[in-house]
Amino acid sequence: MFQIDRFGRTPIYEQIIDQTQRLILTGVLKAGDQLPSVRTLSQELSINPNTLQKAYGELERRGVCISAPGNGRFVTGDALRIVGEGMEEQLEEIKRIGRELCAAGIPFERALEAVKAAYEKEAKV
Amino acid sequence: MFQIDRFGRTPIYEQIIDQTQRLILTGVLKAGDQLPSVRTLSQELSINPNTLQKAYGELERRGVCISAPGNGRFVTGDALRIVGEGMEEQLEEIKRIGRELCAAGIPFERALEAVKAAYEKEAKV
DNA sequence: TTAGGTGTACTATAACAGATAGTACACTAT
DNA sequence: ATAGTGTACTATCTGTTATAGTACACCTAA
Repeated sequence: MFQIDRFGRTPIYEQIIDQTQRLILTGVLKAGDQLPSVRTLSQELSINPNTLQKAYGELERRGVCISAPGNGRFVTGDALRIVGEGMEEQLEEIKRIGRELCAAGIPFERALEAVKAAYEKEAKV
Repeated sequence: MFQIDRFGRTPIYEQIIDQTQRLILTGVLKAGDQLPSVRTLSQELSINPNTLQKAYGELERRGVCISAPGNGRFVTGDALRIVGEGMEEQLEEIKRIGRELCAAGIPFERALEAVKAAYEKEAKV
């Protein structure tokens, strides 16, 4: 369910956050679903429980999940909306890169193809 | 000429690299131009000469500039081509974000508009 | 009630990257 | 010679990331 890259520059806890949000976006995790517990997932991924706690804590701060002490941690009803809203930032990131590509003399068509290809590829999956 | 953000997560030396390449892309820095010296620029930006050395060293490794000890540091003739080639990676980044946007249910048109807006804005500048 | 699972909190430590400080040396142009 | 350039090196500080270990509170089910 989760895949950790220990060599890249992205911290483990951020990878957990990203992947959890991705699972929510793709509908694998739905509102009310229980997230894997700190202990079991930390064993499964061979990472420290504290690292996982940090990731879950941030997700909770964003309102993506809610903890029920002694019971478990669950995806909230707002999760999908909240994660979706975060995509606005991604659109800004695309704009930033777009300006660089333009400055680099990359034709608009090539940038357009990249976005188009991404959508076609994702839609198939 | 250079602008440093000390609070963001991007290391200073990376900001220097990015901005130098950007200046080359936009034609502000041309082949043969001298880059600001380690000492003067480090004073101007209030950063450590070593940090600057690190940035310049990487640019040199990429072939963007070449040092003439005792003389200065100059933009190479290949600089524009080399920096331009690096843009391929940016296209991959756009694809990656595009897939996420698609997964998030952001309509293709919105992603398209973002790229279009970037090109129009950049072209005016 | 007890056992076992859950989340939470805390301290301590290690490792690493980024940045700074300071010094010293070699080279080139004037 | 002088002043500016690049280069090399050690040492130190800081913040982030990750780990280790411990302890406690809570809930559920047997």
